[in-house]
Amino acid sequence: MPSRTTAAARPAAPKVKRRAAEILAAAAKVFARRGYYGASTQDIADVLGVRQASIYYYFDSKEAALEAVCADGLVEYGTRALAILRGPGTASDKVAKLVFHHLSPAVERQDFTLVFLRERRFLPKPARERIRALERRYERIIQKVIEQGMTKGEFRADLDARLATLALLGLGNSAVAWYGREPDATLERITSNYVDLLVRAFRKGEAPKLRVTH
Amino acid sequence: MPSRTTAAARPAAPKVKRRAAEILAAAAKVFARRGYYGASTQDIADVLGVRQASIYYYFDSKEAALEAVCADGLVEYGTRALAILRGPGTASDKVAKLVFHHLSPAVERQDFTLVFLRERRFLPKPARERIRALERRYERIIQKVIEQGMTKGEFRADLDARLATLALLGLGNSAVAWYGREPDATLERITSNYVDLLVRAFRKGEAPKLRVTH
DNA sequence: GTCGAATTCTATACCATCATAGAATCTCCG
DNA sequence: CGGAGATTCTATGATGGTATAGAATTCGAC
Repeated sequence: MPSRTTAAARPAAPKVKRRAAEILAAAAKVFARRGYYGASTQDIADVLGVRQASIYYYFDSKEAALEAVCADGLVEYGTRALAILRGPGTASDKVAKLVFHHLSPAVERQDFTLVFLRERRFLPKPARERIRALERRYERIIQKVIEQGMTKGEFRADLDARLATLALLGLGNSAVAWYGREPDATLERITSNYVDLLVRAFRKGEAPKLRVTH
Repeated sequence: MPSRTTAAARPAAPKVKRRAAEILAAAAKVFARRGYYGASTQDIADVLGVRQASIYYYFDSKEAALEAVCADGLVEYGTRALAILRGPGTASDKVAKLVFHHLSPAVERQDFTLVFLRERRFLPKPARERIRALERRYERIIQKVIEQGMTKGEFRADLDARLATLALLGLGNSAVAWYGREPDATLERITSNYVDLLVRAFRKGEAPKLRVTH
């Protein structure tokens, strides 16, 4: 019966969402360039060519816009990582896939990524915890891939899985921060290079044994 | 002739500087917690227990305070790195020293480091360039250590020295960001762990050969 | 073309913040 | 003590920013 209305609602929804996505992208862009507190709702409106107050049709507050930017696309990181964890391949293969599927979307939507990395701490506690939960899930999956590699004997047994996870993420996220300003560093080069570094660091092999406490 | 005045100025200077250092530390603390734009001069004054306007006796502007925080202790990074580059030891030893002498002061003065890492981009261009020059110097020295290791045959010849430098810094700086929130991650553990990862990644050894483009 | 919903606009209340000017206080040496 | 320099205070101007209310406009379906 409601074939007409639902059919009509179909093209309507994408339109609404498309505009909302534009607002979100504008907010991400401005937050990324000037920082959350450094950016005004006026700045966002300028990007869109609308009046400052018009922004409030889409967001209840500036904070809500920040949460939306931070959360946008975040679940997908966990989803992709889970598929990699459960999928086929050696632990090294999986680390390579993890890095690729981290960097690729991160630099493709650099504004969102940078806002997430640098501005999420300004969210009010409830929102911050919602975001943090998604992060934790992602981190745990990465850690499991590493632990899997250790169990299988592919990665060193003396590896600290937690620190290794943070290293992988730290490496990837730092690249997002300078991506675009390092002339010759293409996504492909960065990915293959960092995968190489990480896999060599994780795999079995002779230990360096260095003590440097001053 | 001015023996009296200079002698009198001697104990006076440290006093002035001590107070100035306190103001600076307060600014660093507040900028680190709330971000440059999120922090008000009132916030800084609150930390010190003085009135908001009193801050301006020490700084011409909020921006000047930011530059002071960012620049504080920055030259020393280059100085220490240069001593390591020119000093004795294998390239691996030097990488270990570099990491230690990066992380140690960075976490000891975490507020300053975090402000430098996250807020320096908000500096006006001239100040930003002054800071950037010191950074570049530091980065180049690190890169030379890595190149030295490659030339000596200790590190892989196919290493990308620039990306390796950015990896070392990215790894170290990311640790500063979460340092204090990872319960068991002491400075020593992080240092030895990350040195280990980096040296294994840089040293000669069999190549993994992984292709992951989807 | 008309209706209703979606979208944007005008106008404004309200508050926080940076910075300056000049007065007041503190410190400490002679 | 007295005075000079250092330090902090009071008071205030000017600006810019968030958010709300309600009017005006656009748009798509019929």
